[in-house]
Amino acid sequence: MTTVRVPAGWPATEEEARAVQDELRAKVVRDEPGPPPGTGRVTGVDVAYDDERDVVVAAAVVLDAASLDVVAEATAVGRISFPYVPGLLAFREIPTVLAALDALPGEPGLVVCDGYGLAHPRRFGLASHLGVLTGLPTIGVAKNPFTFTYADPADERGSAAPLLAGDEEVGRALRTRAGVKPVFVSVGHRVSLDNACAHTLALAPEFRLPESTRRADALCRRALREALQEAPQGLSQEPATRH
DNA sequence: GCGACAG
DNA sequence: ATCTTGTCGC
Repeated sequence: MTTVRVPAGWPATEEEARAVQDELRAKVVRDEPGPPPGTGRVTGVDVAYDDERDVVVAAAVVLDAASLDVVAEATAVGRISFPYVPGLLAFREIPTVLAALDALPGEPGLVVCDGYGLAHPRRFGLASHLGVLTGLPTIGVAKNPFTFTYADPADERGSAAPLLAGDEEVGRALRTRAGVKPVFVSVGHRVSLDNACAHTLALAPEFRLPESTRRADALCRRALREALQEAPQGLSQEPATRH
Protein backbone atom coordinates (compact mmCIF):
# COMPACT_ATOMS: atom_id res chain seq x y z
CA MET A 1 0.00 0.00 0.00
CA THR A 2 1.39 3.40 -0.94
CA THR A 3 1.39 6.47 1.31
CA VAL A 4 0.22 9.90 0.17
CA ARG A 5 0.57 13.45 1.47
CA VAL A 6 -2.09 16.09 1.13
CA PRO A 7 -1.01 18.07 -1.98
CA ALA A 8 0.53 21.50 -1.52
CA GLY A 9 -2.04 24.21 -2.08
CA TRP A 10 -4.93 21.91 -1.24
CA PRO A 11 -7.84 24.13 -0.16
CA ALA A 12 -7.99 24.75 3.58
CA THR A 13 -11.38 26.42 3.77
CA GLU A 14 -14.82 25.77 2.33
CA GLU A 15 -14.65 29.05 0.45
CA GLU A 16 -11.39 28.07 -1.26
CA ALA A 17 -12.77 24.64 -2.10
CA ARG A 18 -15.87 26.09 -3.72
CA ALA A 19 -13.69 28.43 -5.76
CA VAL A 20 -11.68 25.45 -7.03
CA GLN A 21 -14.90 23.74 -8.10
CA ASP A 22 -16.13 26.86 -9.87
CA GLU A 23 -12.85 27.08 -11.78
CA LEU A 24 -12.44 23.42 -12.74
CA ARG A 25 -16.06 22.94 -13.76
CA ALA A 26 -15.34 24.48 -17.18
CA LYS A 27 -12.92 21.63 -17.96
CA VAL A 28 -15.52 18.87 -17.81
CA VAL A 29 -16.01 17.19 -21.21
CA ARG A 30 -19.62 16.28 -21.85
CA ASP A 31 -19.75 15.64 -25.59
CA GLU A 32 -18.15 12.19 -25.61
CA PRO A 33 -20.26 9.03 -25.27
CA GLY A 34 -17.51 7.17 -23.42
CA PRO A 35 -16.39 3.56 -23.80
CA PRO A 36 -18.99 0.96 -24.82
CA PRO A 37 -20.33 -1.11 -21.89
CA GLY A 38 -19.02 -4.65 -21.59
CA THR A 39 -15.66 -3.90 -23.21
CA GLY A 40 -12.24 -3.08 -21.86
CA ARG A 41 -11.69 -2.33 -18.18
CA VAL A 42 -13.73 -0.66 -15.48
CA THR A 43 -12.25 0.55 -12.20
CA GLY A 44 -14.15 1.05 -8.96
CA VAL A 45 -12.78 3.47 -6.38
CA ASP A 46 -13.84 3.91 -2.76
CA VAL A 47 -12.51 5.30 0.52
CA ALA A 48 -12.74 4.36 4.20
CA TYR A 49 -11.90 6.60 7.17
CA ASP A 50 -10.93 6.65 10.78
CA ASP A 51 -11.43 10.30 11.70
CA GLU A 52 -10.27 9.74 15.29
CA ARG A 53 -6.87 8.52 14.17
CA ASP A 54 -6.73 10.75 11.10
CA VAL A 55 -6.36 7.87 8.66
CA VAL A 56 -7.91 7.49 5.23
CA VAL A 57 -7.52 4.50 2.92
CA ALA A 58 -8.52 4.39 -0.75
CA ALA A 59 -8.91 1.35 -2.97
CA ALA A 60 -9.00 1.01 -6.74
CA VAL A 61 -10.19 -2.31 -8.17
CA VAL A 62 -9.94 -2.99 -11.90
CA LEU A 63 -12.49 -5.34 -13.45
CA ASP A 64 -12.67 -6.88 -16.87
CA ALA A 65 -15.87 -5.25 -18.12
CA ALA A 66 -17.11 -8.38 -19.88
CA SER A 67 -16.55 -11.00 -17.17
CA LEU A 68 -16.48 -8.66 -14.13
CA ASP A 69 -13.40 -10.57 -12.99
CA VAL A 70 -10.87 -8.63 -10.90
CA VAL A 71 -7.73 -8.06 -12.98
CA ALA A 72 -5.84 -5.64 -10.73
CA GLU A 73 -6.13 -3.72 -7.48
CA ALA A 74 -4.26 -1.16 -5.41
CA THR A 75 -4.65 0.72 -2.13
CA ALA A 76 -3.23 3.94 -0.70
CA VAL A 77 -3.18 5.39 2.80
CA GLY A 78 -3.02 9.02 3.85
CA ARG A 79 -4.17 11.60 6.37
CA ILE A 80 -7.58 13.22 6.21
CA SER A 81 -7.34 16.21 3.88
CA PHE A 82 -10.70 17.87 4.48
CA PRO A 83 -13.72 17.48 6.79
CA TYR A 84 -16.91 16.04 5.39
CA VAL A 85 -18.97 18.91 4.06
CA PRO A 86 -21.92 18.14 1.76
CA GLY A 87 -20.92 19.40 -1.67
CA LEU A 88 -17.20 19.22 -0.90
CA LEU A 89 -16.75 15.46 -0.64
CA ALA A 90 -14.12 15.42 -3.38
CA PHE A 91 -11.63 17.35 -1.25
CA ARG A 92 -11.83 14.63 1.37
CA GLU A 93 -11.40 11.69 -0.99
CA ILE A 94 -9.42 12.71 -4.05
CA PRO A 95 -5.76 12.84 -2.88
CA THR A 96 -5.85 9.26 -1.64
CA VAL A 97 -7.93 8.02 -4.57
CA LEU A 98 -5.40 9.51 -7.01
CA ALA A 99 -2.59 7.70 -5.19
CA ALA A 100 -4.45 4.39 -5.42
CA LEU A 101 -5.08 4.91 -9.15
CA ASP A 102 -1.40 5.75 -9.67
CA ALA A 103 -0.39 2.54 -7.93
CA LEU A 104 -2.33 0.44 -10.43
CA PRO A 105 -0.19 -1.60 -12.81
CA GLY A 106 -2.20 -0.77 -15.95
CA GLU A 107 -4.77 1.62 -17.36
CA PRO A 108 -7.99 2.03 -15.30
CA GLY A 109 -10.37 2.49 -18.22
CA LEU A 110 -13.73 3.85 -17.06
CA VAL A 111 -13.68 4.92 -13.40
CA VAL A 112 -16.82 4.39 -11.31
CA CYS A 113 -17.06 6.62 -8.23
CA ASP A 114 -19.10 6.16 -5.07
CA GLY A 115 -20.99 9.47 -5.17
CA TYR A 116 -21.97 12.08 -7.73
CA GLY A 117 -20.61 13.86 -10.77
CA LEU A 118 -22.85 16.41 -12.45
CA ALA A 119 -25.52 15.93 -9.79
CA HIS A 120 -24.00 18.44 -7.41
CA PRO A 121 -24.87 21.91 -6.06
CA ARG A 122 -22.30 23.46 -8.41
CA ARG A 123 -22.49 20.65 -11.00
CA PHE A 124 -18.99 19.43 -10.09
CA GLY A 125 -19.11 16.43 -7.79
CA LEU A 126 -16.45 13.86 -6.97
CA ALA A 127 -16.71 11.97 -10.27
CA SER A 128 -16.40 15.15 -12.35
CA HIS A 129 -13.47 16.35 -10.27
CA LEU A 130 -11.62 13.04 -10.50
CA GLY A 131 -12.25 12.95 -14.26
CA VAL A 132 -10.86 16.43 -14.86
CA LEU A 133 -7.77 15.71 -12.75
CA THR A 134 -6.97 12.39 -14.43
CA GLY A 135 -8.43 12.87 -17.91
CA LEU A 136 -10.15 9.50 -17.52
CA PRO A 137 -13.79 8.80 -18.34
CA THR A 138 -15.72 8.78 -15.04
CA ILE A 139 -19.24 8.28 -13.74
CA GLY A 140 -20.82 8.58 -10.30
CA VAL A 141 -23.12 5.98 -8.78
CA ALA A 142 -24.57 7.11 -5.44
CA LYS A 143 -26.71 5.30 -2.89
CA ASN A 144 -28.73 8.37 -1.86
CA PRO A 145 -30.53 11.13 -3.78
CA PHE A 146 -28.64 13.90 -1.96
CA THR A 147 -30.78 17.03 -2.28
CA PHE A 148 -32.32 16.00 -5.58
CA THR A 149 -35.82 14.77 -6.34
CA TYR A 150 -37.08 11.89 -8.45
CA ALA A 151 -40.20 9.92 -9.20
CA ASP A 152 -39.92 6.26 -8.26
CA PRO A 153 -38.94 4.25 -11.37
CA ALA A 154 -41.04 1.21 -12.35
CA ASP A 155 -40.37 -1.91 -10.29
CA GLU A 156 -38.46 -3.90 -12.88
CA ARG A 157 -34.68 -3.92 -13.22
CA GLY A 158 -33.51 -1.38 -15.80
CA SER A 159 -36.24 1.20 -15.27
CA ALA A 160 -35.11 4.74 -14.68
CA ALA A 161 -36.46 8.16 -13.83
CA PRO A 162 -34.85 11.59 -14.09
CA LEU A 163 -32.95 12.87 -11.08
CA LEU A 164 -33.96 16.49 -10.88
CA ALA A 165 -32.60 19.76 -9.58
CA GLY A 166 -35.75 21.77 -10.10
CA ASP A 167 -36.55 20.96 -13.72
CA GLU A 168 -32.95 20.23 -14.76
CA GLU A 169 -32.04 16.55 -15.23
CA VAL A 170 -28.74 16.13 -13.40
CA GLY A 171 -28.73 12.34 -13.36
CA ARG A 172 -30.99 9.34 -13.21
CA ALA A 173 -32.56 7.11 -10.57
CA LEU A 174 -31.83 3.67 -11.98
CA ARG A 175 -33.35 0.40 -10.76
CA THR A 176 -30.62 -2.26 -10.81
CA ARG A 177 -32.74 -4.82 -8.91
CA ALA A 178 -36.49 -5.37 -9.11
CA GLY A 179 -38.30 -3.99 -6.09
CA VAL A 180 -35.16 -2.52 -4.51
CA LYS A 181 -34.31 1.17 -3.99
CA PRO A 182 -32.68 2.60 -7.13
CA VAL A 183 -29.12 3.88 -7.41
CA PHE A 184 -28.43 7.45 -8.50
CA VAL A 185 -26.29 7.75 -11.60
CA SER A 186 -24.69 10.90 -12.91
CA VAL A 187 -22.12 11.84 -15.50
CA GLY A 188 -18.57 12.56 -14.42
CA HIS A 189 -16.29 13.30 -17.37
CA ARG A 190 -16.23 12.13 -21.01
CA VAL A 191 -19.30 9.84 -20.65
CA SER A 192 -22.93 10.40 -21.64
CA LEU A 193 -25.76 9.82 -19.16
CA ASP A 194 -27.28 7.04 -21.27
CA ASN A 195 -23.93 5.28 -21.41
CA ALA A 196 -23.32 5.82 -17.68
CA CYS A 197 -26.62 4.06 -16.96
CA ALA A 198 -25.81 1.23 -19.38
CA HIS A 199 -22.46 0.71 -17.64
CA THR A 200 -24.12 0.73 -14.23
CA LEU A 201 -26.62 -1.93 -15.29
CA ALA A 202 -23.90 -4.07 -16.84
CA LEU A 203 -21.87 -3.80 -13.63
CA ALA A 204 -24.79 -4.75 -11.38
CA PRO A 205 -26.21 -8.02 -12.75
CA GLU A 206 -26.94 -9.41 -9.29
CA PHE A 207 -26.82 -6.78 -6.56
CA ARG A 208 -28.07 -3.23 -6.17
CA LEU A 209 -24.59 -1.68 -6.36
CA PRO A 210 -22.07 -2.15 -9.19
CA GLU A 211 -19.51 -4.91 -8.65
CA SER A 212 -16.81 -2.25 -9.06
CA THR A 213 -17.95 -0.30 -6.01
CA ARG A 214 -18.70 -3.45 -4.01
CA ARG A 215 -15.17 -4.68 -4.60
CA ALA A 216 -13.57 -1.31 -3.90
CA ASP A 217 -15.65 -0.89 -0.74
CA ALA A 218 -14.64 -4.30 0.60
CA LEU A 219 -10.98 -3.69 -0.21
CA CYS A 220 -10.65 -0.24 1.37
CA ARG A 221 -12.40 -1.41 4.54
CA ARG A 222 -10.09 -4.36 4.86
CA ALA A 223 -7.04 -2.21 4.12
CA LEU A 224 -8.15 0.32 6.76
CA ARG A 225 -8.48 -2.42 9.39
CA GLU A 226 -5.03 -3.69 8.54
CA ALA A 227 -3.48 -0.20 8.53
CA LEU A 228 -4.92 0.47 11.99
CA GLN A 229 -3.53 -2.79 13.34
CA GLU A 230 -0.04 -2.07 12.07
CA ALA A 231 0.03 1.53 13.30
CA PRO A 232 -2.52 1.96 16.12
CA GLN A 233 -1.12 5.43 16.89
CA GLY A 234 -2.03 6.66 13.42
CA LEU A 235 0.23 7.62 10.55
CA SER A 236 3.69 8.96 11.20
CA GLN A 237 4.53 12.45 9.98
CA GLU A 238 6.89 11.19 7.30
CA PRO A 239 5.90 9.05 4.35
CA ALA A 240 6.85 5.39 4.63
CA THR A 241 10.38 4.64 3.43
CA ARG A 242 11.68 1.69 1.46
CA HIS A 243 14.73 -0.39 2.35
C1' DG B 1 -32.50 32.37 10.39
C1' DC B 2 -33.04 27.04 10.43
C1' DG B 3 -32.75 22.49 8.65
C1' DA B 4 -31.14 19.17 4.98
C1' DC B 5 -27.40 17.40 2.83
C1' DA B 6 -22.99 12.31 -1.78
C1' DG B 7 -19.41 9.76 1.81
C1' DA C 1 -18.62 7.42 6.48
C1' DT C 2 -19.05 5.01 11.30
C1' DC C 3 -21.09 3.22 15.81
C1' DT C 4 -23.28 -2.15 16.26
C1' DT C 5 -26.43 -8.18 17.69
C1' DG C 6 -29.12 -10.80 16.22
C1' DT C 7 -32.00 -12.31 12.81
C1' DC C 8 -34.77 -13.54 8.69
C1' DG C 9 -33.98 -15.57 4.24
C1' DC C 10 -31.88 -17.28 -0.17
